Amino acid sequence: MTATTLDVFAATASPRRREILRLVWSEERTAGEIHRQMPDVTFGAVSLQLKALQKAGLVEARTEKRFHYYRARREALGPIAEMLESMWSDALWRLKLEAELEESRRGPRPKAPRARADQI
Amino acid sequence: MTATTLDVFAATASPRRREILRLVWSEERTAGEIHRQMPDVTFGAVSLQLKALQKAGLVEARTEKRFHYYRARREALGPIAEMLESMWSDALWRLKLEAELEESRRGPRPKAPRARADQI
DNA sequence: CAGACATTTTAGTTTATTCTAAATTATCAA
DNA sequence: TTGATAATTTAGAATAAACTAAAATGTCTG
Repeated sequence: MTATTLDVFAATASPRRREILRLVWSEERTAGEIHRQMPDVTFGAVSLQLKALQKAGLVEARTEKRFHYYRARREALGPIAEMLESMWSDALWRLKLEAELEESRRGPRPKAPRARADQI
Repeated sequence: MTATTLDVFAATASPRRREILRLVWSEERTAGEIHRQMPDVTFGAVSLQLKALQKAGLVEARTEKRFHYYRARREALGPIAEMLESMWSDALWRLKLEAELEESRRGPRPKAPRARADQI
C-alpha cells in the first residue's frame, strides 16, 4: 500500500510528478488531458501520481460531469521556498559569500558557476 | 545496489539528508560530528547518506589525517531554486494572482494562507 | 436500460531506499 | 608492531515507490 500522506519534498522529487505539476500549473486539466501528454505510462499510473500530488497538497481537483479537473495549489511549494530561504539567508554563509565576492573582485577566477547571489 | 547518481530533488527529499545538509551548511564538520547530532542511527547510515549527498553534488569532502571534513556545496541547490522561479514566474499565474489580489482587495476573504507574493 | 467514456482502485511485480551489523581500510600514538 | 580511532564498505532485511493490467465506479447519451 502507498503511504497516506506525502510531504512536498518527496512529492516534487519525482520527475513524473514535476511534469504533471507543470501541466496543471497555470490552467486546470483533466486527468485524460494530462495522460495524453505522457503516453509512455498508463492512465492508471497518471491517476496514482495525481492522487499522490493531492495528498501532498500540491494539486486539487474539481469534478464536472465525467471529468475531473486538476489544478496546482501553487502556494504548496512554500516549504521548499522556505528551505532555500532559510539556508541561503544563513548569516554565516552571507559573510563567506561576501568574502568570496570580495576576493573575486580582486583577481578574476574562472571556476564553477557562481552561487546565486540574487537569491539571498 | 544504490544508484550511481542522484539528482538534487531526490537528495533533498530525505529529511535525514536535509538534516545533514543543514549541519554542514555554514561550517565543515567531520562525519563523526555529524553522527553525534543524530544518535538514532548508526555511523554507517550517516556515512551512506553523506555519500548520497556527495553524489548529488550537495556536499564535498576534504580529508585531513584521520578526519573527513564535509561541507555543503551551496550552489548545488540551484536547480531547486530554478524550478521555483520558473513556476512562480509563470506569466499566466501572474495574471491569475493579480486577479486574486484584486478580488481580495474588494472583499476580505479569510482563507488558506496567501500565496507567497514576495517570491514571485 | 445498454454501451461508451472518464477515471479510480486493486493486486501484483520490479526496483529503489534506508537502515543495521559486521567486516574493512586507513591513520595515529605509544 | 599493537591497539585505538575515524570512516567506509558490504551483505542482507524491511519498507516504500512506480509501474502494469484488469476490475470497479460513476456519469452521460441514445
